[in-house]
Amino acid sequence: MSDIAVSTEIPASGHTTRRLETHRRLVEAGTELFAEGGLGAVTSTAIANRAGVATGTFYLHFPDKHALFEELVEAALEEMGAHFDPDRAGPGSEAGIRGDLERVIDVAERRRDLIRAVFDRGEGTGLAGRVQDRIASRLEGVYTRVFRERDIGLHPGAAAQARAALVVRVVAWWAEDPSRASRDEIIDTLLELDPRRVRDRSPSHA
Amino acid sequence: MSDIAVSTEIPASGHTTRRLETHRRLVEAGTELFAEGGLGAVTSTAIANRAGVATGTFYLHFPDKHALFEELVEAALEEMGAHFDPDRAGPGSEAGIRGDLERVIDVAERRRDLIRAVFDRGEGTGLAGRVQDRIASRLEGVYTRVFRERDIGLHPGAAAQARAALVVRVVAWWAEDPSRASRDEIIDTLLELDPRRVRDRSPSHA
Amino acid sequence: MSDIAVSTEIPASGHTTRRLETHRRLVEAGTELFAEGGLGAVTSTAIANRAGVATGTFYLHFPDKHALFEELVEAALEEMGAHFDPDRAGPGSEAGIRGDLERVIDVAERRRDLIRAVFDRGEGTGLAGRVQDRIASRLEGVYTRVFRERDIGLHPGAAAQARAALVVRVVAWWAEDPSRASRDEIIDTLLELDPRRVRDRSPSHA
Amino acid sequence: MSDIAVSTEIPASGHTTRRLETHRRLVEAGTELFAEGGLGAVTSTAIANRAGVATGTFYLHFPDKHALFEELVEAALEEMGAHFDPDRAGPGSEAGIRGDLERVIDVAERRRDLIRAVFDRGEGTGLAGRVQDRIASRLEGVYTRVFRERDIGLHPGAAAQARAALVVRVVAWWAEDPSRASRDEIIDTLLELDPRRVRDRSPSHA
DNA sequence: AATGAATGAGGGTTCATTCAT
DNA sequence: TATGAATGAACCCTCATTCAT
Repeated sequence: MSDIAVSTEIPASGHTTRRLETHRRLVEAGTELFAEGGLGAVTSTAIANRAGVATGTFYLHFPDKHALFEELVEAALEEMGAHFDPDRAGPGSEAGIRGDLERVIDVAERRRDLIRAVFDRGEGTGLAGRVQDRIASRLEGVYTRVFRERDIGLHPGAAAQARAALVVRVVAWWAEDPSRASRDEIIDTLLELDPRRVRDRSPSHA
Repeated sequence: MSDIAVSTEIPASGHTTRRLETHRRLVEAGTELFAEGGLGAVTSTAIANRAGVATGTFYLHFPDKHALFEELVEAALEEMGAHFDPDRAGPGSEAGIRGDLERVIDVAERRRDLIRAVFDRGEGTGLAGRVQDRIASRLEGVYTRVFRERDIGLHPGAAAQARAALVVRVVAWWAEDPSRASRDEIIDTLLELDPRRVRDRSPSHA
Repeated sequence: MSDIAVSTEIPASGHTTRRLETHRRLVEAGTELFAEGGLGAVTSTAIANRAGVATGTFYLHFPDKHALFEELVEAALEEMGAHFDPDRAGPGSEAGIRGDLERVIDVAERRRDLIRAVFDRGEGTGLAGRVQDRIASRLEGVYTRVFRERDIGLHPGAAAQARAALVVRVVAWWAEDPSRASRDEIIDTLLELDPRRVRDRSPSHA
Repeated sequence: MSDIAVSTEIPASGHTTRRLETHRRLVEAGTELFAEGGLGAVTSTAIANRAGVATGTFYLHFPDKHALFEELVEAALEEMGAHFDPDRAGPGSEAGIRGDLERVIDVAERRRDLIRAVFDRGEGTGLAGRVQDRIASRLEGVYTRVFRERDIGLHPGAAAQARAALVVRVVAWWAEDPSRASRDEIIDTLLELDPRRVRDRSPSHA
């Protein structure tokens, strides 16, 4: 995100550099504060102060408070969601799913603040819901196809909702306090609960 | 006061009757409004107005806005959570789990408003989180035992979080719009995704 | 409350008796609560509850909250002020003044609650001020005459204000915690500070 | 921020100037309104409006309504109390006491609004009480010593309460309407009533 | 681009008082 | 006469947002 700045080799006018730095600090401050309290508990002045700028400066960078949180959603999706790409995991081979989960957990470890800001509960903001929805809608397409191919008797929409909620919750729960379980336990648990693995036991069910 | 009067043993006096009726209307109004927007989006005045009483009346029945939502949490747990009793489902026989899910779905059908009020996402409220936590903590005890007995390689805490989030989310998603799936599809899907069924396929994993 | 009914022997109609008793209890409750907090801190409901009656009953006895406090003022004047009668003390003989002070102190001992309710400070109500004003205006007449007769060079109005404030304050201060000084010390101190005794030293001043 | 700028040592920046002016106006408005009604009778909105600013502005300058009145107490003590310094008056020579009273009266003439705001009675505020208590506690120390030295038979605590109440009341009474008495009459009256002068007549009393 | 004082609508809450029972 | 639930105006205070500097 900021590595791009380096590439503005020539026109990185002082203005531009300063503006980007201020913007980065505001996003960072918002992430931290939002992780501490919910949207309702964080004021724009508090964010500005934490970022070391004046209140009015906040509004030079975001049209309003919600816009900052939109950015957090996008960041969360970019960081976590992007890696949680069901298509890449293909038909759901264990290796494919595991690789996906590894990447998700990597993000959760690196960006605990962001995870907590977006997915933690108290008050809430609807951001978690929106991220979950986007994840679920991507999953639904995959599940529809996979369940048909393998004759798995689950409802794709319901399974997608379940999977999105489950992964987000477990990752958020673990990010709150990583000492709760080892990284591998989390990955194994999430892997076993993948709906695409249900097929394995289908015979007995049918 | 009524020393001489007939001494109506159960003083369903006008006062008492009126009070109970008002209380009921406030809870109902709160449930509706909370289903529409989150805690932060609902004002005590709005609740009172929807209930057809004056603002001040709200405070004769609840010390503050949170208290009403506490009541909703308790109601949700009583209605949904109570039926979602992992102990009764015992070791997780298909019949036991299915029976439990039937009861949960029954509640979701009867109390769609309450489910939406507590579990839907817009703005969020933290109520869903608290209900989930209570469900998860009940599940964790059961899972710890069951996973040990059956040598299932899941983390009980993580699995409990996953299960609570998954069930709540699917039920809420379905309650939003029951035409999304049939009642049986929901139950089957939730049944297949129960962590206690993972054992069935464990051999291949170990 | 209902035992009275039985005793309604003849004309002290149950109504009258009961009404007077309720009235008395409201005044008592008001005195107590007002002594604990200021007018602003006491609600009409609190007074009614302390008196053991319903909120509405308060308004059957007093047109509004102020009226109760008016009654306290009158009571305070009747009890304290009435005894603090400068005319009876005559020209201000030591014996006369001392007798007056004895009576004031007697009231302060018997009605500590009332004294505290009316004269204590926190928040205040203006009641103390009004009592003081009445006392001062009675004193002013006496002082005007006495100062002229004895050629005392004090301003009668100012001296009356001073005397009223001084006596009220010392009595209230002592009533707050009677262990602060003995009864005699209070009386002696108040006696010595009586403006009518100033004449004694006038020569040196002139 | 201003790292490069001229670094205006004393940043009487527009912001600072404006802030101080607003603060001054709020204090002034508070003083006026408080003089008209008591703490309970004055709303933060009324103060803000009288000062010509919006309600919210009040809270940028004071954490709450009480804080403004704290400032008035301090101002009153600084202006009136500071001059009413019993220690400087030493053993209570006529000249010493008179000098002190002169200064107190000077303040009363210059700051009639403040005096009325703090010491007048309507509704009351407890501020007068607190100022009186501080004055009384300073006096008590002096009186304890002086009464012992001169063998004056007054209770120091009671006399201190009496003196504080008396001076405050007479000054407030006079400030309400200075035409009530001449400045000299007030001073003479207060001088004659000083407890430290009682000794003069002690012989006759003993 | 940054500042930060000011704005003012709006929310939570209280409580004196009313009135149907 | 007593009751007590209900009323609703009014208050305190917050904070997203604006704007003159």
